[in-house]
Amino acid sequence: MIKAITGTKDILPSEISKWYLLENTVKNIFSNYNYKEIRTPVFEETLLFSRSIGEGTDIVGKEMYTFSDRSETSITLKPEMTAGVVRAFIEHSLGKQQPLNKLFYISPMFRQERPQAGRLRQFHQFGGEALGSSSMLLDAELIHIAYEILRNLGLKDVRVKINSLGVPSSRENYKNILRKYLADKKNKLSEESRKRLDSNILRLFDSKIESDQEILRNAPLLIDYIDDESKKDFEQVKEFLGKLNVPFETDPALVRGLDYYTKTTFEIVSGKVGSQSALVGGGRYDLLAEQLGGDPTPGVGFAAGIERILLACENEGTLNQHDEKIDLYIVKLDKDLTSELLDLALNFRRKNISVDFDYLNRSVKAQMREANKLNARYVLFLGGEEYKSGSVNLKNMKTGDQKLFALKDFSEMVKIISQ
RNA sequence: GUGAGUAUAGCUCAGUUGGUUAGAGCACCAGGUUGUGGCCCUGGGGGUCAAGGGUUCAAAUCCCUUUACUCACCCCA
Repeated sequence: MIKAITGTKDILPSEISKWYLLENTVKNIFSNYNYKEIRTPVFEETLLFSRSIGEGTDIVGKEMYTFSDRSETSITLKPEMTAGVVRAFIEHSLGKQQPLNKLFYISPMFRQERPQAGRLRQFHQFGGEALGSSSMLLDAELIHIAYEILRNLGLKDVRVKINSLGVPSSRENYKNILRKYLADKKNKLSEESRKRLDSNILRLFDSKIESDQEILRNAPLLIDYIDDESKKDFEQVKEFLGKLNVPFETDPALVRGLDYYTKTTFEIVSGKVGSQSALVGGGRYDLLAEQLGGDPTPGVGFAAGIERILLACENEGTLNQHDEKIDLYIVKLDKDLTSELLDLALNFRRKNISVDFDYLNRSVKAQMREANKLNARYVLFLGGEEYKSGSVNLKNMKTGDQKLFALKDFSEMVKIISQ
């Protein structure tokens, strides 16, 4: 049997209503803030990602789906959206048409990791990006939007964490200070952490090992060493978040993995989804556009994992399936009324009434069971005695009441069913 | 890439220290007097017990290999 590729999932009809609900919430809230949807291709030139996300990151180093097409161009399935959005922004000179572009997206992403709870190889994200302003209003606004969406989906067990990474020069400076602090404690660190000393020293703070945490307890913190402007901006983000009534906590250990982040970084975590607890991650990337060959353009954005959010919703018991309903089920009492059935169904459907009927030549009882299973609001019986005199019975499935209608009073039936 | 666990019907799971034709609930299908659902009742279909090998008179059950899935590490949404 051919099965779906490891780490990919079919979204079946039985669960699609939750996706619709989430997507509609996302679209509604973003449009309330005047963000416009952008769609970019699922694949891009590999160079785009290695340049923006960073050669040293795990995403670029070992998680990308990369292949050559027939013209020997190296292609990569997008592992995240920001790079593609900024590429499109530059390519179409969006910044020259208006100074600020507020964009959002909903899209599949691809990363070749070992699947586990809340982690897939093809997964889906929605997110927002604001390009063209260094105002912290936007940092706060995007955090607010993400928070609003999660709250609107009924999530309660979520925490907003924020931090600032400063600008690259102050960050490099801090890294040296941290290295000095750790110099004589190196051999006490775990093996994993020692590796990170060279690869990504900031990540040390993520260590789940107690002895590492002990060593880091008195370590200098990045937030104390970032440049003055970044500090001031960070204070502003906090102030705006307060004004917007978003509860948050500052987390000096919050380091985001992608190279392009500057200043604000943030995460929204859930206590209900297992080990992969980050529902939302984002931050500011003031240098990215320039790095990708565009005019210098400040930007800020976030990405949210849809599967993780749906998992959180499930575990918090929110987003309960509302019953799928159909307006009308037509039961055929005689076998040979197919053409009349088709006419009738078409006329109702053109009045925006959803109609289904039996395709399997089943008994009236079986048709009724089907109507009930489909949650049909009304059943119309086509055929039999009353049909000879040009009328049909219309049954209200909730009350069980049944009423005879002349077929020429079609609009009467429409009126009743449409209520 | 590393580690642990799991694999029996479409789904959720029973299956005793190895012992006849492998079970239940749900789902599905058909009936329960002419042309009417839900509840209930009766019946039915559906399994290479993940695959391959081994031990044994006898394997879903014990052993080995492989595969898949799950969770965790790493990292991230």
